[in-house]
Amino acid sequence: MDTEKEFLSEYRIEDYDRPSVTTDVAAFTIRTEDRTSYRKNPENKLLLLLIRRGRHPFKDMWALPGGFLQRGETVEECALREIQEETNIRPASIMPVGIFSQPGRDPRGWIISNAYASIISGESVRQKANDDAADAQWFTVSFTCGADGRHHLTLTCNDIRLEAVLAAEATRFSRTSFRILENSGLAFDHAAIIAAALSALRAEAGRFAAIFDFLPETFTLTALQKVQETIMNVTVLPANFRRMISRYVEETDEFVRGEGHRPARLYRRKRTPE
Amino acid sequence: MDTEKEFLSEYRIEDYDRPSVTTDVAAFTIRTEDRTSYRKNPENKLLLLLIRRGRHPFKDMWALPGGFLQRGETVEECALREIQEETNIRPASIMPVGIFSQPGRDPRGWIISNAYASIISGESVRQKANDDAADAQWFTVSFTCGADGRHHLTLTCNDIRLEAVLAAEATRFSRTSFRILENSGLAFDHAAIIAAALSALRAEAGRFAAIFDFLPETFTLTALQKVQETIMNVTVLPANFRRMISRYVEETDEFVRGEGHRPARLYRRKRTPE
DNA sequence: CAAATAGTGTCTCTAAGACAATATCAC
DNA sequence: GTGATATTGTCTTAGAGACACTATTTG
Repeated sequence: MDTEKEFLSEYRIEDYDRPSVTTDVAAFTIRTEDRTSYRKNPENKLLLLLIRRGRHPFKDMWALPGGFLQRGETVEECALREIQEETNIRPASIMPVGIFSQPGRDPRGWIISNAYASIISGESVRQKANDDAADAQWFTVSFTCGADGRHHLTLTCNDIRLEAVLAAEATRFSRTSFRILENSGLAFDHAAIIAAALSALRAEAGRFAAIFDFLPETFTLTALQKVQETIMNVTVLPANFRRMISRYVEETDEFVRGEGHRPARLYRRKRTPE
Repeated sequence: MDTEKEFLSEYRIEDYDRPSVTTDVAAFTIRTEDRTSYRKNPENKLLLLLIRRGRHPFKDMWALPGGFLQRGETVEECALREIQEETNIRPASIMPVGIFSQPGRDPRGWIISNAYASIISGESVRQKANDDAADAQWFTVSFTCGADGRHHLTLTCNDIRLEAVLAAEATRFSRTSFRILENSGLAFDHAAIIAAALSALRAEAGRFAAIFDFLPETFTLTALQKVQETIMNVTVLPANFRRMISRYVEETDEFVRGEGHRPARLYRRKRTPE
């Protein structure tokens, strides 16, 4: 067995023990609530896509869309494919969140999951018909940190309410991981994946990185600000937001008219900041 | 097949096509060069551990330590185990860098790799005997970005010199990924993994997160500053570094004496910043 | 004392936060 | 005009960068 060619011809990958590999995707979007007055700007809500499991294990519980990695595709392509199969929309972007490989996390056996967060523009979601009978639903996200350091994740959709309590694990690096303390209604370790995805999403939004993908190509600065505020769960003064975002956006000549107040200029993302 | 128990008893995980899963670990340490004068402080070098492959594929080329995920361990444990097998040292910390799953990346077949960066305290490396005949060697790292945006990675160890040129891929998020343009001497896609690991390491060092793990429990502020400067490839004024690091460290009562100049106070990392 | 590093004080400048003021539309 | 948002200007303050200066040790 001298040459690489000879080695490879005798190599039997099946001889080795190996796990199944899945991707799970936390797909986020922002829904613009109906305006309460003709001239008032609408409110935003952060939404997460969940699937009601029709099969064992965790039958009838809610889970992140995901599936097994197929031969010939990368893990990113697998994540994109899963979202597209579920929503018929191709996400604007996809971001790795972590690898979940704790033995016993899946009762079917040795299965590790590559978790991703993805962002779907609110425009796209609005365009597709959203039949309520389907097993896929968009849940409103609430994710807060209590005084005791315990994080509370609440997902609501009409009458359905899923709750989980998590502890942030001490990591020596900037990414945070979470341990599930309480969990109701979410399958597998998906509560921990969702918490990690939200944490990563907030970190990105803080650097003005992920927020553009929630909006169409052109947008008003107020809309962009609302996106960031919705994700980060904070409020900023418009004057300061405009100053901070200015290096990431560029003007267009378009304006939004007919809103009952001064028309807002449309901006687009600048290709090269600075 | 009504209950979950029944479902699981009939589930055959072997029926499904699945990849082999490996971890590859970029293990970094910092070596303190011998001082040129009795009173001058020593210089630092960033080192990366590479293994000369004794077997196909990529026989005789240099590669990151790594290996196949074993049943019953998490991916993190696998990465820690691989480093420990190779160096006999358990890293202070380990950080996910990315998943490399491009079809064809491994000629043996469908093999995906979870890449990690890990930091090994320079103290530990110094303590262990480093037999030069071994297949594992610490390479000096140089990673710079040219004016054309092409990144140059150079790894040197005595007479061995490995070089690669990479392009930073446009990601919509803060983590950067790299595409290999030229490569000499590095196995698989490890040049891209190393570049991604260095990029992640620099991002962490910029937030004062990863630098402590290169040093022993207590350290001088100058040593800490040199670590950061070595990783980030920049220099800062001592006064400013001290101000910025002050919230992350706390004083001890110990001093380093006998250095031919004013003794330096030893500090330790503060558990809770702020 | 000379050489070298350890450590402090402070000036400047930039950027973030707060807030006031003006602009512009639909009704 | 009224109510709402859009947009700009500026005062204040916190923090980063630059630099001067003092402190302390060994040979």
